Amino acid sequence: MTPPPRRVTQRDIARMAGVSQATVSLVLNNRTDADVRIAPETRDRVLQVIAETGYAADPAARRLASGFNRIIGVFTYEPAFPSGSRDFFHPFLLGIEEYAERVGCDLLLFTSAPVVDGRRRIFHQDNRLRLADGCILLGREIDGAELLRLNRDRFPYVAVGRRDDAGGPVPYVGADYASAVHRLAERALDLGHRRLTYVGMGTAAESSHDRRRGFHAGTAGAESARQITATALTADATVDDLRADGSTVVFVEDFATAVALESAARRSGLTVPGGLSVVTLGDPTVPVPTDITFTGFRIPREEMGRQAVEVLTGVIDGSAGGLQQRLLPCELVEGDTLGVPGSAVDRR
Amino acid sequence: MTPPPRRVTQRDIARMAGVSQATVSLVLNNRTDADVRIAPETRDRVLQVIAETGYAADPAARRLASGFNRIIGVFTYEPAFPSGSRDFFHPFLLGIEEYAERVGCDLLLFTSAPVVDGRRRIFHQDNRLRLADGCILLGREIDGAELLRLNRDRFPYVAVGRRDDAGGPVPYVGADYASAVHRLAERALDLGHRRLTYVGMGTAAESSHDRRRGFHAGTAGAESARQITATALTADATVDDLRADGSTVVFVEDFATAVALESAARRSGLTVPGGLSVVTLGDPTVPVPTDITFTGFRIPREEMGRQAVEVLTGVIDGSAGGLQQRLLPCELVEGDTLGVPGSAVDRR
DNA sequence: ACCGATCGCTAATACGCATTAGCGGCAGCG
DNA sequence: CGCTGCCGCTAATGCGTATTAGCGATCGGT
Repeated sequence: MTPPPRRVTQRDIARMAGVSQATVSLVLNNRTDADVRIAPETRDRVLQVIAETGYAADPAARRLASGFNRIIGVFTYEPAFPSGSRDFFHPFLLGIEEYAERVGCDLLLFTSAPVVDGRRRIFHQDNRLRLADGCILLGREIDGAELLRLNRDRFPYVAVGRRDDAGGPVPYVGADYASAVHRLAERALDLGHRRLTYVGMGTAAESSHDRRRGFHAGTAGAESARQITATALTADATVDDLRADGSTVVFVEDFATAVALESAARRSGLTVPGGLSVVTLGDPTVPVPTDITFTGFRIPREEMGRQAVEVLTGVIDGSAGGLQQRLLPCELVEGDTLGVPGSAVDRR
Repeated sequence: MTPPPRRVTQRDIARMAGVSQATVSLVLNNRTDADVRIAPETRDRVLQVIAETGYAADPAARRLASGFNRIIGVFTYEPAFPSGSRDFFHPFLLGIEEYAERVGCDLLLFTSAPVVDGRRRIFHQDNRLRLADGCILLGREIDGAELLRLNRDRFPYVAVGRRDDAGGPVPYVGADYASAVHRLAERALDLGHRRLTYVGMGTAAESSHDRRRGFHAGTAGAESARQITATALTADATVDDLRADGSTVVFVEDFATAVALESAARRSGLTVPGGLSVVTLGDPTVPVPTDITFTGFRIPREEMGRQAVEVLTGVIDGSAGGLQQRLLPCELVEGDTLGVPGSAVDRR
């Protein structure tokens, strides 16, 4: 751990240009305030030396002195590039990077965050959070206690995905699941469905809650609209359960579960969508092999990433005002798995 | 741009624990040298206060004072998460993240690097390079001048992919393309091929050069082994050219080009591999729809990322010694596109 | 009882930059 | 000629931490 060799500093530049270190700093920051004037020839001389030496300010010192350094932290509650969550995080990062590049920010990925009780923690002994001007939070579930702390510390941040209040409103850029599911439910009713079942994953995440809320709101005119949990049963057992209930359509939270249900339904003699309609409530987050285009909606992940950075920069420089919470619309996907009920072919 | 609110500092901790700031620092860094002793009860008292306040050292100040901060810079010569290069960078990042997490490092992505003359530049007015202890360079082609500068500045770095010297040896973790192509060429000769053609992309990148070198070395016993450039001709024209030359096998640098050639060959009445064998020299970097398993090799991208971080940590703490250059073997893929020549079916 | 050696801690300084009060010089004005 | 005001710049200070020299106290030895 030998310290790195000494680099060129502003003092060096100052000496070479025959000015003071302060002048170098002023020139570098292009300060042209009324009370800080630098003669054009002096400025040019300093810039000349800077160009010759290829000097660039030490970002750590700059940050320490000024409090800012144009770095945006990115915290992922799971590793950012795992094969498993690959298709989940990637679009977000795509948008985040794009906007960060546009506004000239670097990205600091907090990969060092240790895992405690099965999830990553922002706050730990050696967190480098404060190296960033603010940070973006990614993850299906985010610990409320950590949000609380971020709020308390007044650390600028934006969550990707809607979050409940945590000692104050949580800035976020989310997807409007409630509205999307609502519209899908109405469409099912329009097609003649009267008994609907929502198959959830049994998680407490806001994203899950919003979908259920949308389902509930959209099925007000139904004969029956119940909610069950996928993990409790196998796909085949779930299909049996649906038959027993008389449901003609399922709204499935998890894409892979929808795929499994669809094939289980057909296996049991039900056509899709005639015998059973299957609506998915989100893009696949893990690769699932299927040729079917499911009816559902598309989550604007990339755009969420972009806007998260946009909102964050607003939060950082205090210009955000009240609009620190955004819900982006989801585009509905006209798939092949939602249709008129009653054309079931039951071969049992 | 109002400065962020004052945070808890070591001075605050010191006051609360009734010790000096220096003591807090010593406790925090767990210093147990012979010439620095802290009474256990004092240490506990300080740790107690630290735990209560949830204090974490300011990384900028820490970096300024010590010269290190466990941050690894990642520089990509193209945006890191674009759809186009998606499958190219992702595996590297996967490995990089994994190893960084293991050694407790954060990753700093230099997304702010501006584009000059069509490529990103590491060194620019406002680069945050020195915020990291070292950095990893990703990209098909890396500017030699920037490598030179890194060497001159003695900034720790590791390139992913072999690089030619640039004012001294360049630390890298690359894939052994030369050996892989060499072996494939020998295999072609073994199968009876006598006239071979290498279809390159006409780039000056080391990776490209290594493949050609392997091709050259592996085809010493051939009747003809020539090299042409793909971009000069359409796939159909290239196939005509191959026929005219009497080539029975093509070694194709770019995966997408290989896909195009294969279908062009079949379109022109050649069977694959009987009429024309097609060997690919790298994994697809952009999604190309094909059902064929091409004969070629696999680039250990993920492992390259991992080992790049490993080598970098060695370079940073000076323990790397001479082993700062690694070439990882590529696993050959037994596909369906390399076979015995002469069984061509020419329907022309 | 005196001296040297440890022990436990602190004061002081450096790290490189941003910021501000203010200094010397010069011009303009009366 | 003296005063005011502006111009161009610098000295000084702070940001929060790591590091080191060294101080007072205690202890062991003779």
